[in-house]
Amino acid sequence: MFLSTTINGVDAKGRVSVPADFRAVVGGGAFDGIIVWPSFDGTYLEGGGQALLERYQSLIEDMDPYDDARIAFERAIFGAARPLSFDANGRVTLPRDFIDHAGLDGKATFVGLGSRFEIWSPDVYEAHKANAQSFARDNKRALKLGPRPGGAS
Amino acid sequence: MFLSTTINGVDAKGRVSVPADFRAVVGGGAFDGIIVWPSFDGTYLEGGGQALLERYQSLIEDMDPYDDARIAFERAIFGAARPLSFDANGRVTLPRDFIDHAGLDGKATFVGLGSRFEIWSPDVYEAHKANAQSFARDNKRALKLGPRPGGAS
DNA sequence: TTGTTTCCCATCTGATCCCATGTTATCCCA
DNA sequence: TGGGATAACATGGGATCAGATGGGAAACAA
Repeated sequence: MFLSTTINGVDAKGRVSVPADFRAVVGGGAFDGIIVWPSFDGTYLEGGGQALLERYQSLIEDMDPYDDARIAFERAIFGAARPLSFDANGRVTLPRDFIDHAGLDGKATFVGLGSRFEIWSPDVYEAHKANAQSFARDNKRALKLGPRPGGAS
Repeated sequence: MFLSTTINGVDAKGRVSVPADFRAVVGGGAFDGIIVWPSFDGTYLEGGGQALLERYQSLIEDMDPYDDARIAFERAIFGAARPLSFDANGRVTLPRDFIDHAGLDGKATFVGLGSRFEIWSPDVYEAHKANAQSFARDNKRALKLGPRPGGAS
C-alpha cells in the first residue's frame, strides 16, 4: 500500500527521488519503476505501479467499446501515462510537461493513497489537504467499519 | 483487541515504547509494527495494525473512483498514515509532525479502543476523558448489541 | 557539434540498529 | 504469606547504514 506524504526535491534535470516506501510497493514486478500521468481533474500527477495500470485495463475492457467514458479513460490515462524507470539511486526523471502541469518548482509532494499515489506542488497540496480534512471530518459517518470479514483482529 | 490505557515516555529522538499488550495484538502479520495517522478530528493520533488499514481500504474501494468523499478520505487517512515498525525493544519512532499534532511533550497516553487505538498527550487526554464519560452516560441507549457475527466471542 | 539524456560516483543527513541499564511485575520456594 | 530471584518491559546513548541529493562524465540524438 502507498501510504504517507513525503516532500522530495526536484533538481534542474527534473530528477526526483521516489520515496523508498513507494519503491518497495512497486518492487518485484517486471518493470522497475512507476507509471505516471497528469490528472485530468486538477494540477497534479497521478501514478502507481504496473499492477495498477493492469487493473485499470481490465476495468476498461469490461466497458462498451464506444462508451464515452471508456474513450475518455483510454485517452486521459493510457494515452498520457508514461513509465518512468528508477535510476541506481531510486530516482525518476519527470518529463518537462508533467512538471509544468503540476506546477512543480524545486519540490514535489508524494501522497500515498493506498493503491495509487499523487504528486503535487507542496504549496498547492497544503491548500487541498485542509479541504480534504474538513470534508472527511464532516462525512466521517460514511466510513463505517462493518462486521469483520475474517473474525480475527 | 486493544484494551486499557498506558502512559509511556517519548524520548528526544521521538521514540516511544508501544505497550506490550498492543504489540501482541498486531503481531503475526506481515508488517511488524503499527500504522499511525493524525486524527482529522482532534489533537491526537489514531492507529492500528495493518489489518485495520486494509479494512479501511476495502471500505473506500467500494466507493465511486472519483467520488469527492472517497478522495477526501484517501488523502486524510492514507495520505497521512505512516507505518511505524518496531525496533528490537518494541519501540516506534514518531515523526516530528505527529508529535507536534498531538502536542506530545515527553509523555504519550495509549488508549485502547478495541479495533484501533489513540495516542494522546496525557494532560489533554485527562480533560477529554471526563467529557467522554459523561457523553457515554448520556448516550448509553445508543449502544445496542447486534447479532454476533461469528458465534462465540 | 550541441543539447539532451542516462549512468556513475561522492557526500550529507537522518533513521535504524545494537548494546547497556534501570525498573517493575511475576514466579518460586521457604 | 513473605521474601528473594528471575524475567519481561521500558528507557538511554552511541554506532552504523540507508536514503536523498548534487555534480560530472559518458552515451545518444538532432
